[in-house]
Amino acid sequence: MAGMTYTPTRKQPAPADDGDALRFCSTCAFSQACLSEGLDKSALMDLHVLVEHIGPFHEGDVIFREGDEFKAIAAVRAGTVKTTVLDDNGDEQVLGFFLPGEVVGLNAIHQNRYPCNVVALDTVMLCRFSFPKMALLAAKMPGLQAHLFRLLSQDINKAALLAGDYSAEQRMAAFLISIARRYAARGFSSSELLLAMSRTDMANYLRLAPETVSRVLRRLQDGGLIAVDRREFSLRDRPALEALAKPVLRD
Amino acid sequence: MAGMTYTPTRKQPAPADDGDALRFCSTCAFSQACLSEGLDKSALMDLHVLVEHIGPFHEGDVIFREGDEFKAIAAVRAGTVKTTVLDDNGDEQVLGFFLPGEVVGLNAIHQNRYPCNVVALDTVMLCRFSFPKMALLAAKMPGLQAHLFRLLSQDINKAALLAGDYSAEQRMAAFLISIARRYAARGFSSSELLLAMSRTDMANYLRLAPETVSRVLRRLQDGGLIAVDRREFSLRDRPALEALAKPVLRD
DNA sequence: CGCGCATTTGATTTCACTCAAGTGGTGTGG
DNA sequence: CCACACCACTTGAGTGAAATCAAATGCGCG
Repeated sequence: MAGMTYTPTRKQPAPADDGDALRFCSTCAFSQACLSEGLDKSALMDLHVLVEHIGPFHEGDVIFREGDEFKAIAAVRAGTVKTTVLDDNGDEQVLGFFLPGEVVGLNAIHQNRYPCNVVALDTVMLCRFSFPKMALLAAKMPGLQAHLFRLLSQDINKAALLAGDYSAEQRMAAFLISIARRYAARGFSSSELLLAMSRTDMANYLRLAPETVSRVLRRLQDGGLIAVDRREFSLRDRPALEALAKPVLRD
Repeated sequence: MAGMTYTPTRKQPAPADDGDALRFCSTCAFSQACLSEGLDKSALMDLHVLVEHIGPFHEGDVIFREGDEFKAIAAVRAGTVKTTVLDDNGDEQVLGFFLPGEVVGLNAIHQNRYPCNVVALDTVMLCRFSFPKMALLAAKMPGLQAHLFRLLSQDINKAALLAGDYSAEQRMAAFLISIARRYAARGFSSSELLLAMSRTDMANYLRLAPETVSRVLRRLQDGGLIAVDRREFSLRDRPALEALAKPVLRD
């Protein structure tokens, strides 16, 4: 999982030893995202005062719990989390996965409660942002406000993705391509993936039976589109995968 | 479709005859929503300057087109719209329906383009809000900003609804209950529904074949849960429908 | 009245699920 | 170091819900 640690290529400022938020925030995905949108340094200072670095969480740890009062959103710094709900039978339904650099908790704004659990899939480090403070700050920082709007809007579209009625192959291809792209956007390898989630979690997310996931992966492997070894995936025939995924991802 | 015209129970101010935005905005759902969140009168004035009342549109009219530059969101004042995309085969996929009082276009923020078409299902009147101006205003009006955040967050959760793998009956029940609740929230009848969309549109939205929609409606009718006459639906056994829909709607 | 279209009904097929039985890797304890 | 157990995963056989294919019905409108 070493490959998933967030390691920006850009030079980091010399770390201070007083453990203040600023020390880590240069490596914090969310702050970076804001930076890259042209926020000035002093504005970033304001943002940093409401950042809290939390973790490490370990596999199975519940970071936010469904029904809890909404207080904060969080950016994943390292590791992977899943969002889940429990259905009537007590079975877990996986709603999504969040990779380093991605922001979780935005869907809690509406009801002022978290509508789902956020669970660590491996060792996870987070940046926690108090949302009330953030909203206050957003009113003063157009760039931050715009960024939040964009993140929210993006999640609407992301949520609509897995809604279509696609074949198991298409869903799986879309899942792999989506993760590859999201890794690529953060500077990780986009052809060799080390996935943190189990087959069961994948199946659950893709609304397939675990057996079907297994069979689909076999078909894709036999067709030379991917190579799989446990949780290591190689995307061998990217064009073919993209073609399969295209109806799902729409781009 | 008379039943779908937006008719607030609260007394309307005497209409002016100069046709300015204010005249209608007291009946405009979006402004009302803001009002109900405690925005003061002067703030509402600011909001009104960026409102534009557009329409009427007629069945099949495309209000926003996929790929067009994002300039504005819109609140439905009267009538019903659907959001759609075209798949690779040129077939239409229905993403959602928007009833009077609901806001469409928020998912365009992310890419600064509309990710889907917005199409009138019947005679439609809209309030158009310039989004850049609105964002500017939101910075000055915490209540408006909060409202926008909430609307966006709500759409994330709404989009996640139709994602699960539910039976045709469950999906249909959830669809009907959802619409009934949304009508109820606007003060319309929630047991007698006059739906603006065709069976094909419903099927398309629910990811079912039109034939399946037909069969499901028959089963629900034979079971006494609903009565259907063309596009008029009576919800006869609300508890049973709620029970069917519960796993989908989760509440 | 008769055409065109949306909807319904019927017969068959298919894809993914379920049930059931392996396989393989990991970790533990002897 | 090996044997065993546990777990995640894979593979196989049969089932089922919804899709597809095909045809009939019924409503709206000229």
